[in-house]
Amino acid sequence: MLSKKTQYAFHALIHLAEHADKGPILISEIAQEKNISIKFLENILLELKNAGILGSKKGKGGGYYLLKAPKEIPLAKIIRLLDGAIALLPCVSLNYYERCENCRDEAVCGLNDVMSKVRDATLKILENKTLKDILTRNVSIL
Amino acid sequence: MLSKKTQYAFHALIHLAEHADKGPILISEIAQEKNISIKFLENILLELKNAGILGSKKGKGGGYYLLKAPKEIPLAKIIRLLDGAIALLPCVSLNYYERCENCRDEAVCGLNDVMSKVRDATLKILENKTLKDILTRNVSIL
DNA sequence: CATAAACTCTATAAAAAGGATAGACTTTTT
DNA sequence: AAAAAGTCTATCCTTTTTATAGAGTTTATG
Repeated sequence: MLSKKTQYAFHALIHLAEHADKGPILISEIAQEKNISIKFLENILLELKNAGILGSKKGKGGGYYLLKAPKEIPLAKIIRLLDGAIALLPCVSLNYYERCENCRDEAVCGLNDVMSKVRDATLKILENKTLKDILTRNVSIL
Repeated sequence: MLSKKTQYAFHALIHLAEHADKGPILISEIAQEKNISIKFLENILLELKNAGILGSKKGKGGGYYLLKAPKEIPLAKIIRLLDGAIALLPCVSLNYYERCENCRDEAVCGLNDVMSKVRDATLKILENKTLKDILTRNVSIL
């Protein structure tokens, strides 16, 4: 299950993409529209900014905005950023690998084998689907 | 990511299946072999017993044993039992569904749509692969 | 039938994660 | 200069996860 943080991030990114034509968007607008605690959302948007996905403008008329086109933002990237590993086991994670401490040899572990297949099936979707693919409205510009 | 509980459960079940010919297996034997805290493992095996997957025998010469053939135990069942939902979002879970509180209409939510696909791809593997498929040794009997 | 072996059950506690809040600070516009 | 708005750090509370302790119950067996 994805953490609340990642779930909120997706909803916020969707809102930002669907209103990209309106310039910087207020955190408070997103929070209200998507029913998310404003302060918690603040932290999340900040993380997305530090990761180079969002930009922000301070002062009056400020807010957050996408730095990239939605089609350039794979869903897997957002999950890894906020949640870490996508795989079900540390020993089959591509980006957050950890050695298995409960089995003798990962190379012949049947569990490792099956979970690798799950990982591949999941990544095939999450690495190819982007923010653009989950937008509700048609955003012709991006 | 699967919880430690589920990870340990898989390793314990593998051990039980691979030594099914030896009668009841001691908790302590599994704990030592798989490098798991004995008391924590105790709780896990008890849950598996209460779910009808394992049987136990008390007293001297006692221990735990499988109640079903490994090929009758889908991996998805174990995960759902100990971890709950397999899906990445509550709103796409088949067994632990919860309404989405951040979007207006799940029926037209792009996130819901993609995550349903991830769920289906994952379940296609986890519901068809069984304990038998992750055994390291050949257990001809079962 | 006493004893030791082994699972059962309940309670507790430590650690980590998740979720939320507060408030001072900085930047920008007007 | 003042107001608007985002930035940043620190803290706090709750829940979940992981782990441990110990008393209780059952059973084999000598």
